[in-house]
Amino acid sequence: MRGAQGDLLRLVATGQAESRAELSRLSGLAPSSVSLRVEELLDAALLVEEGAGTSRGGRRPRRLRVSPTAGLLAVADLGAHHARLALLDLSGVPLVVEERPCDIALGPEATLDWMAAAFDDLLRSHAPPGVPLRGVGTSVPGPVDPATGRVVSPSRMPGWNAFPVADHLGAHYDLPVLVENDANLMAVGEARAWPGCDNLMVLKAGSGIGCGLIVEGRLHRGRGAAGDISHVRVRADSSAMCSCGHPDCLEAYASGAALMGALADQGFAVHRPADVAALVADAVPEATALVRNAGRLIGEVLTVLVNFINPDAIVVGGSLSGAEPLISAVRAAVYERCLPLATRDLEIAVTRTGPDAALLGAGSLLLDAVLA
Amino acid sequence: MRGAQGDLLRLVATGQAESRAELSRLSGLAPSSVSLRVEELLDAALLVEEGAGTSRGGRRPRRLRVSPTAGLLAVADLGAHHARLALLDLSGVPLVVEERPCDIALGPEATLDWMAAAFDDLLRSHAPPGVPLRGVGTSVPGPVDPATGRVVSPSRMPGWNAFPVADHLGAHYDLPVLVENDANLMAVGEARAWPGCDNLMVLKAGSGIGCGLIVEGRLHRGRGAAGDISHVRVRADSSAMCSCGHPDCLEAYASGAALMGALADQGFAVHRPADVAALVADAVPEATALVRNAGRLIGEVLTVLVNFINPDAIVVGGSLSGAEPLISAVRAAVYERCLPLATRDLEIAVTRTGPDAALLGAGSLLLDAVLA
DNA sequence: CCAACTTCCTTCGAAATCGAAGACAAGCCG
DNA sequence: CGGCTTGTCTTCGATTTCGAAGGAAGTTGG
Repeated sequence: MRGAQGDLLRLVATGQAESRAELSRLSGLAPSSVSLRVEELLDAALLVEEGAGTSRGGRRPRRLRVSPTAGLLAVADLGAHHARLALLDLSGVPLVVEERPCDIALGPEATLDWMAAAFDDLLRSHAPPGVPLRGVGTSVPGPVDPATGRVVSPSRMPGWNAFPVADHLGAHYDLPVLVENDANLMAVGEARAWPGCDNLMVLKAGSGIGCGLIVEGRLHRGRGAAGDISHVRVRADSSAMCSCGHPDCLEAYASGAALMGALADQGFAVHRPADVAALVADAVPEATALVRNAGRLIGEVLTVLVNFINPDAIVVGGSLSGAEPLISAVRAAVYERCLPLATRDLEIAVTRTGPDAALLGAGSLLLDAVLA
Repeated sequence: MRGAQGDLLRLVATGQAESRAELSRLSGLAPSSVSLRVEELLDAALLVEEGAGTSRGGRRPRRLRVSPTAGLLAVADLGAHHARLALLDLSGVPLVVEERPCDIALGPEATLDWMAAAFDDLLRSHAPPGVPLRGVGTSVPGPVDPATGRVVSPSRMPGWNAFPVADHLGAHYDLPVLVENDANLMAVGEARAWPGCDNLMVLKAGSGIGCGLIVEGRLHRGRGAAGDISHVRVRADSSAMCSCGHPDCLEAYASGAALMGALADQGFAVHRPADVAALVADAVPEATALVRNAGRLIGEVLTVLVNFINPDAIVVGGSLSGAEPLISAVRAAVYERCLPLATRDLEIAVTRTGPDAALLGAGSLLLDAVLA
């Protein structure tokens, strides 16, 4: 997909533009040039014209959409014990989403080969005939070196250190391959649901604590560990040692794993972070108190970051995001301690995208790679 | 200066390109197009050819420079009690730099009118005849709303709240006018001296504590207060109330003002932050201990930000940057507590640009506005 | 000293892009 | 219903940009 056309296709695929006129405004190209390119894209069956849009006072625009036959993306959101898998069309709309159990502790080769087989399975059963696969992507629950596509010293992925995930997955396909941290992909996916918010912090509160950072509309990767807040030292009464070797890391108090541990000690049967959220929904006082405290600790850490980054919104996702006291406690801490200028128009809210955020994010980044 | 030509002129002015070939590589334009545009810029006397560069194995490039007659920028770095003023040529090289006493407590009108008079004075005495003034810019020691050019709730600028600095200064000139926070401008100025470092945190340790953040090579403004670390709560033995109404802000322990206060209490005659650095240079134990503690506190705050942003370098400037123990203590704290992935290639160093960083930064941003 | 190679820059026809003008298709309104 | 306004899309000549080829001015190495 060569440059100029790629830009136009991307604008349509991401939903930013629906008509030739909008394409002209957003791409900076002259209306005549846009018409030419669109004509070519229609001929190539990558775009289709689909009825007319709503008038804004004049002639109605002829609505453009990415053709459903233009191609598919296979994406996965890889967790410790299960993976969400999906096929997306080029505009990022899921054809099918499935959750399947898996175990990343079996190591990278086994897991990635399993994933490739699962993709093949989905393609066989759900892909319309003749529609080509155009890209493959997955999240991993650990840092990824943006330069090499390798996992780097992941704490929750035994056996994966320095494994070239992108290369191994790419060996199955002659296609663009994307490998990115789970919280980062979640942030990218969420970002599309927050138009006008160019600076976004997306917290993933699951069994670990992660954060993805969107700056000026683009994912900030840093050296691969950007967005890490797990190992910030927090103000705590007791003293807990973290696996990283430092005392009183946020993760040791506020992660889903830590909360599960504390609840298990009190005799509750919790096996997944969602169980914690369920206890909170049932108004179990012990769970609510723990979650609220976790929210406070997270909020105090975010305080520093909000003052420094001045995001437009903080979005909370992950399996604990359903626990209302978590969000409330984060809000309370941030609004109390941050500079008024930083919180004046700051929104702190729960995910708009839901559990598929990372899948949609993978689609979004893959689209860029496919149209490069 | 219309678009395509502006881009080329900017590349030469910023020192990124010195020959037509480099311009072609960096701008993405075809060599033939570059030759055409450069010819026009030479005709317009905005560029000049100046001898030949060094060969890289083939024909020597014909070195291009921005003409000294292309224009001037008048810039200021406004402090509480004195301002640094400079005239720069379009490539950001100072013709003259002066420091003059002033007092921002006299209010915005008086200060800005004084500044305009000082610019006129410099232009009369140092500007070559016939060279036009093309832009005016100043730093202010407080947050600036990027949208409106107004100062927003500045703590060290009594009487300036919500004052439209850019508009008032612009009334004297029919030119691009730039108003930006001092630490931010310092960061922009410093960034040019760190090629290859696209993500930079620049700490200004003066009578206050500020920080400027460069992400992907561009200044991150947020809502105007981005880069603020003054009001982060720190782990302290005693309990100090900050002017912001919260206890134990970093500013209350680690700012130049706080250090001056503590030293004055111990009978030392200190009137400016530089006096603190001088005491440290003289190895006065009380001063060294205080500064080292300040560095530790600052470093602990930076820890959170380094994990989150993964910058390529942390640069320390401001009048306390000459105090070696400050940097050492920052280094110690950051390297001890941060993730290995985040610190592996992280450089923590003192300013390469020196006291003129903010002036050069103003020149850099102004150039963008002039060539827009 | 003389090929052989590199790199820098320009020339010139081909191709892409632009921009102004107009055709087209609505909504608005008396 | 028939002008009027507004916004969308296309046509076509003018302009800009490209790209391949070649000349200019070096270095390198026998």
